[in-house]
Amino acid sequence: MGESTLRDVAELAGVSPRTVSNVVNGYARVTDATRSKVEHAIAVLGYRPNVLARNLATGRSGQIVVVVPYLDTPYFAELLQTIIPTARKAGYNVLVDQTDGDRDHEVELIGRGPRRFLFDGMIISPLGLSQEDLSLRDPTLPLVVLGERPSDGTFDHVGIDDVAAATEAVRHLISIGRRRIAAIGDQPYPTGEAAQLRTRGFRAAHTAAGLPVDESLIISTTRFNRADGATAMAALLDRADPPDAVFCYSDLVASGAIHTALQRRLRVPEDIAVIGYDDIEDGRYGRPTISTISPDKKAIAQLAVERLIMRIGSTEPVLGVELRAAHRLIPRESTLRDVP
Amino acid sequence: MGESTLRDVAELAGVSPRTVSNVVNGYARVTDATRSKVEHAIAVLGYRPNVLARNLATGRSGQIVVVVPYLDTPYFAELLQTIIPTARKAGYNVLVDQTDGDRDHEVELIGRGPRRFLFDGMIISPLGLSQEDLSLRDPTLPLVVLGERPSDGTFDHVGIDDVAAATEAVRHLISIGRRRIAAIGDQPYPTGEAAQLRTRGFRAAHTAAGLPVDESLIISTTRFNRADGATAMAALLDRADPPDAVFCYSDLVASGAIHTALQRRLRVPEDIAVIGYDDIEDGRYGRPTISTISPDKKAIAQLAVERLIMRIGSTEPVLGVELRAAHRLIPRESTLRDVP
DNA sequence: ATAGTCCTTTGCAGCGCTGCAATGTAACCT
DNA sequence: AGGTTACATTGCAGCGCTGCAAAGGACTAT
Repeated sequence: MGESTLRDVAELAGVSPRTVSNVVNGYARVTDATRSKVEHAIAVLGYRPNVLARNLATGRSGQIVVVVPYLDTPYFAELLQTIIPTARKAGYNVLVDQTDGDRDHEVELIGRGPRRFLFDGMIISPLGLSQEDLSLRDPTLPLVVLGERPSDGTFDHVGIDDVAAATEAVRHLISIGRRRIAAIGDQPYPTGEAAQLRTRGFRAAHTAAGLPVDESLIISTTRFNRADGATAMAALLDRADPPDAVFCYSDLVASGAIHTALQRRLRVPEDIAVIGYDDIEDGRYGRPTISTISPDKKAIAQLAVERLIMRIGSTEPVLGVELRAAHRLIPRESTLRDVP
Repeated sequence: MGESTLRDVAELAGVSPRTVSNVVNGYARVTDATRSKVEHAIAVLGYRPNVLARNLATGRSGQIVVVVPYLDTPYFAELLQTIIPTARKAGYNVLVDQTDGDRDHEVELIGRGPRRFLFDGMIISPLGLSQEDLSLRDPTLPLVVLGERPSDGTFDHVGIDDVAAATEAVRHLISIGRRRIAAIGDQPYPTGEAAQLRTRGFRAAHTAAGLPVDESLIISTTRFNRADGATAMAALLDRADPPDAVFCYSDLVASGAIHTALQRRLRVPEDIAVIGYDDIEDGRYGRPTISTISPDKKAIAQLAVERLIMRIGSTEPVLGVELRAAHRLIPRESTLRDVP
């Protein structure tokens, strides 16, 4: 009573193994009589196709891998929550990998190692990869990149319009009367493009409003987490001339920043307004709730998966494309005292 | 310039394919001379072993799957963060699946479907599975179960001592002078064992302190999320005789509960103390910070992976075992006004 | 010198499936 | 009736690797 094979089913049904394969794969041109004979045999034997054998024969694994820097970052967890069912619906299993933002790890994953055979395509949110690193990749790997890493034309890129979104966030702070606005999260080095786009939006909003930018209010951080936000906020508040508002490059940063402000008995938003980015669930439940830029995460996840699967299915090279999902500003208590 | 195979390497190195295989797999009895010839050929051809072919030949996939109800629940995300690298170190890739707590989905995963071939073992945190469902599973599937689902002897179970932990949490509330203590998160139905253990601890602490249990203060919820916590807290506060403390069955529930309390201008912990469960990162940054039961998540993850891999490697059936990780009480601001 | 021992290397067969192209058969046309 | 078309079904070969057991070669002991 071991596992039965295609051949066993064929024998019992009195057809060739190839016909069984046709039935199993839903090949259209099988007569109903044959089909039901085969299906009956399948049921009797409890047959299930051996995916491993199919993989070898077809050269495909039916798996895609999603690579994120940190799994415990709610933003990525929320993305995965849509990516996985979307991929499943299309018949793909999802492998998950975590790089800790480590460049070498990321390079290894996109390179031509043996693991390449395990997935038909990859969705990656790179942190440590430089633009050149990306072109070092296995050229046969269908790739969709999340976050900010302009495409070199051989892969797709899905994200929101970061400059516009950042501009809106800062414009919102200006609109509620703030004039000394800080930014937490800049990353002024080659792999920090995503952060730099937000900084660009930060400047653009100032320019549009005719306000000067105080460069010393732009604080760099290595990551986008709570601890970074808490530390940066402490530095800002230690100044003789602290800001009256802060634009944080993620909701986690905002959460850490607010934590520090409240610890110092400051009122948010009265003494200092804070806006974040990502719209993670925590931000809706904290005290105060966190105003934020809400990217359409479902759209991002679905676009990424669909596009990747299209790439996998295509025989000729597909031109790399920039896909923009929508975003919107959601004001909450951290910038407006009373929100519905 | 396609992919080269074991055979190509063998030809170039002037040895048999089997020898190349031996080198690639680190088989000990290969002379240094042969080994270096082969390694050179591998380098020249840029050969990488085809994992798909290896999988078919060995009948193993080298993958394990981790099945959780919700990926965006920080507790699971934090677990995965340890599970993945631990498995990777042992040479396994990790597939992730999400069930939304849906029983049918869970049953399908542990059953004998074709996907079975894709993983050598499974770590599952079931929500909808009843005890009988668990025995319906594919008996050849090495299985480790997280959360509370006593083993039937054919799989392992990793968790903390929930009754003891819950007892400690409630004892802590009693120790700070609270007498009307509510519980949010009971699940008084067959699949709610995990919750019921906490309820048992809740009662035990009362008994030990010689306090009566007000049954009407035990609130059931279907999930353990923020929304549930917020709703349940609202119901408690609407009572004529609201509680002075609440034991929440997860930190998310606590977060939602605190949110509701603060909205109603109550002070936490002065007016109502709250303690959670899980020790997720949010709880350390909210306002107030959330007192909690902190399970040793790293230990849970590592135990689960190690045990699973042991099971996979073993030829004879392994007796199911209950593995207990440590936990500890962490008092924070939601129960003590001033914490270091 | 011959037999025995040990260790490296090899050949064979097959894991279970699918791609391809061909076979056989039934239905159609003139 | 003969020839053609259409389509269900099949056979072959092979995806690239490993398990097994045996072959071959070097070396030791007598």
